[in-house]
Amino acid sequence: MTDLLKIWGERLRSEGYRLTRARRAILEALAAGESHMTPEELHRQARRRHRSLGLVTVYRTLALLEKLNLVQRVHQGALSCHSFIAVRLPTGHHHHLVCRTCGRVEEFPDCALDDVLRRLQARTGFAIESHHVEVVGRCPECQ
Amino acid sequence: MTDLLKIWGERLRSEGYRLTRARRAILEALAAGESHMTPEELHRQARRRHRSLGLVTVYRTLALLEKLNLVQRVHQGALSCHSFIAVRLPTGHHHHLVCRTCGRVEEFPDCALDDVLRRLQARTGFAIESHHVEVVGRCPECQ
DNA sequence: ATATTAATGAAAAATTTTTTCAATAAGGCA
DNA sequence: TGCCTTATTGAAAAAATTTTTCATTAATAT
Ligand SMILES: [Mn+2]
Ligand SMILES: [Mn+2]
Ligand SMILES: [Zn+2]
Ligand SMILES: [Zn+2]
Repeated sequence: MTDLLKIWGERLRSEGYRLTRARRAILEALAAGESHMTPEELHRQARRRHRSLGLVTVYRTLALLEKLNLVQRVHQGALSCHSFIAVRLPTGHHHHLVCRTCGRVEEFPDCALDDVLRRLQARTGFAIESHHVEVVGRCPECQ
Repeated sequence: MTDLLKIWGERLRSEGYRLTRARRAILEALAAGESHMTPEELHRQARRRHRSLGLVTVYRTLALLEKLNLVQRVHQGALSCHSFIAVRLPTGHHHHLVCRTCGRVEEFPDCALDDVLRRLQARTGFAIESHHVEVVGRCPECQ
């Protein structure tokens, strides 16, 4: 977990971004979080490290981390549906299986779909550029 | 398609809701739509049938249809991430491969994903209830 | 037709996210 | 270390989205 922080910090630096107190606080909250957090929740957590942190900086930092593929956005429910979770899988790109009841998230790697997409590309002649996958269900505890 | 409308109308009536002009316009737009639409898009389409339709009624009707499981919410992207699509059960479920350039749509059957989802369900213990998949690329002509 | 009352649309309010901008502080360098 | 440059910050304002309120309308049962 401390690993994660170190890796993230180095990545930011290597991309030319500054490692500020605000960003450190947000990264630490994200790395410590067990599950996905809304910007609001993340702000609350990160403020324990950095009292004057503004919510707007949380939004900005999340946009940056999302661009760098260090966090991934999780959609859930109707209201306040955006939340964010640290990317821990080595493969980078992955998808989420979300529990409709408790919000628990299970990650699954993109490679599970590679084969389907490859066949689709071969059959149709399309050059596939991107895909969006959304899977919803109920976790073992909530069934 | 007309089937879908009839079924939806009967369902609303049987649940004690009134079948109003506004709701009919929205249902028709949803049934005619090939893919998911944001409330805004749906409003634009439905107004071709019912000029004075208010956006607020689109929101209210979507909430109702979602509650009755007649439409499904799809989350995508960062901004304006909510959109809605008719639930077409039990048959006719398929997905779309869309050409980014010319808009051409190629359909692919759901069964291509069945295997992936079955394995995911077995591995995680989740009871998978729904999924949405969208693939974007460039068609042979546009490459 | 009439009565009942669910549903509607406009406006206001609430919520969430982005933009603007002056002040601050991170990182490079002397 | 102390200065310089400028990326980053936080507050406030603005924008975008969604919900609530409420008087009016219209769908349905009688
Ligand atoms: Mn993927
Ligand atoms: Mn499907
Ligand atoms: Zn659950
Ligand atoms: Zn094309």
